[in-house]
Amino acid sequence: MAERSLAQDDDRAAVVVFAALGDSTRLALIRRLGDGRSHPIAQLANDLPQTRQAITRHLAVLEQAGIVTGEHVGREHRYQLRPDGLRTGRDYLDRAASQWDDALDRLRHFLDDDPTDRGDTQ
Amino acid sequence: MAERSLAQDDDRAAVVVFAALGDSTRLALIRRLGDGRSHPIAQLANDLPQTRQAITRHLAVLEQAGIVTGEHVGREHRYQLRPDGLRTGRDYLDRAASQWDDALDRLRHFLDDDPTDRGDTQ
DNA sequence: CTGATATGCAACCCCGATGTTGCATTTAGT
DNA sequence: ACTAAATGCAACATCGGGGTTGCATATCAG
Repeated sequence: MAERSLAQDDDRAAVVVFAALGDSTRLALIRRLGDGRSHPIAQLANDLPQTRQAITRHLAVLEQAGIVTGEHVGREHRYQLRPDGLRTGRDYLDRAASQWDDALDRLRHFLDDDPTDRGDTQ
Repeated sequence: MAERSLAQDDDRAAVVVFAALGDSTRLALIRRLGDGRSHPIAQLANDLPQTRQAITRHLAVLEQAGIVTGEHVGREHRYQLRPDGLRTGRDYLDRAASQWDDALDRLRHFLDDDPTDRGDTQ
């Protein structure tokens, strides 16, 4: 109901999240962290082909996007998924989808007398 | 119910979609196409700072990701949003979110006697 | 046919993302 | 104190994304 359509402001945060998700290594990390527990970097790096330092950067990207949080405990740096870390992305997609579903409905409604083969306009 | 947890296969398609969404210009295009109608390239390029050729490539990326479809009509190439183009991304995020919500619940359930300050394990 | 419009294609930049190696540093264990 | 483990930091290489320019090609309007 209070669902205003997408504006340029919404893009800023969404871009960061989607960019963070747009990498197979990072998706693998997310999947690896899907158990809800926290894991040290070295452990996460063991399952993946890249170096530990590479994984460190990927985790930094994910943290920057708000998808993951890291905390230093002892000599190790443990990372963990943030419960609502994907909220931003989900909301964006939901709103985008409903926005143009509405638009399509409006169009269909507007020219629902002679259904020619094309749905284009402008 | 029949919601199996995320596997490596799921990542393949998702990466393409998220990578496509991880760019402000492309999000702007998506927003611009949010009216549900089809627009020629030149028209889309008018609203944006980049060159027409740049926009052409962005549209190709979006099309590759299944978010947009293009059709040649006369001398112009019109692009349009695909109604279920964001389905892949939404499903992925939904499943990922619910997956580790469950995991967190299971953890909370497992050690719900002595709530020490940390929720970490392993 | 002629000129303007709308694209496609290809060659080039440029810079940041991704990945590596090497070394310094902090912390745990004995 | 000494050694091994877990990281952090910095320098470097490379590759692809994003952008541009220039030119060829269709297509529409007169």
